[in-house]
Amino acid sequence: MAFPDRLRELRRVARLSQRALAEQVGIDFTYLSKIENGRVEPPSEGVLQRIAKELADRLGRDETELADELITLAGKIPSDLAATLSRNPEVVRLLRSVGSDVRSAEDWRRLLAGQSMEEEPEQE
Amino acid sequence: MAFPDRLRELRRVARLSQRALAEQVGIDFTYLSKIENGRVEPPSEGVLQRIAKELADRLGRDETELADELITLAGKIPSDLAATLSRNPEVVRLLRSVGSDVRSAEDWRRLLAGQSMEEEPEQE
DNA sequence: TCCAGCGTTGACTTTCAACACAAGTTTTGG
DNA sequence: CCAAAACTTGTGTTGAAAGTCAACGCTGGA
Repeated sequence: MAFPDRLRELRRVARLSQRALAEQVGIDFTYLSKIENGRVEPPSEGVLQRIAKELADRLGRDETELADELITLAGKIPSDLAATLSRNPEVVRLLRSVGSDVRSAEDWRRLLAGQSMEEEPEQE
Repeated sequence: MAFPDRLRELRRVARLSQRALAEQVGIDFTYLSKIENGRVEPPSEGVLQRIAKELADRLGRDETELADELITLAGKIPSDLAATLSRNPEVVRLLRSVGSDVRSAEDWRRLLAGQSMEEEPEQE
């Protein structure tokens, strides 16, 4: 499910009008309308966080988890995770080495079992 | 080591002047100067890729690896990896669950062994 | 009937990242 | 010493992202 539709769905389940949600979040309700119609790019992470907060509140869901769902659906990466990755280049290398699709935790386990990654091959 | 200093170091080892590198990369040399002095944000990923290409060439290093080094040092995430992460939310969850620092492949193995992550806890 | 709340749209403004240009200063080799 | 190469810095430009504003259309009561 695409981001705009998912957002609309969540808002409706939370029984909020665009106006109401937008006001809580601190954005213009027409902007929210465009977001839900995919007429503009998904909003900034900050806005997504505030949306998640409001919705999680009404839905009784975990805020962080909901924020992650929205952010990843929006094709972005939570900034704290980005920071983690920047501080851990070996994770980046690992991700790259597997390339396209890692599906389950299973895949990861097998993957890690397979390679050693003891020392990095410094070029001679 | 911070990004600007690392870039300068690499360029010098490659025996290139700012002008020479900038020209190959297709940017103004004064811009490169500011980058190396940290007076502006690190450049776009595209520019970083081209810088990596040129430097890797002269240094006999792997281009992709060098690009990754520069990009992560720049506090960014390689766009193809970002895409992978967006397509694999469970990896995002996994990363978050470990929070701050994952160091070695060891950590990962223990981590994965520890949790099952079979089903996601849908709220009741 | 009509109006009040909800949603949509197009045009406009603001903000910002990413760079270029012009002019000056420092460094370096002969 | 001195000229040219190398570097630095202040200011400008530009395109796109982020968001607002004014205006309009729909729908369901009372």
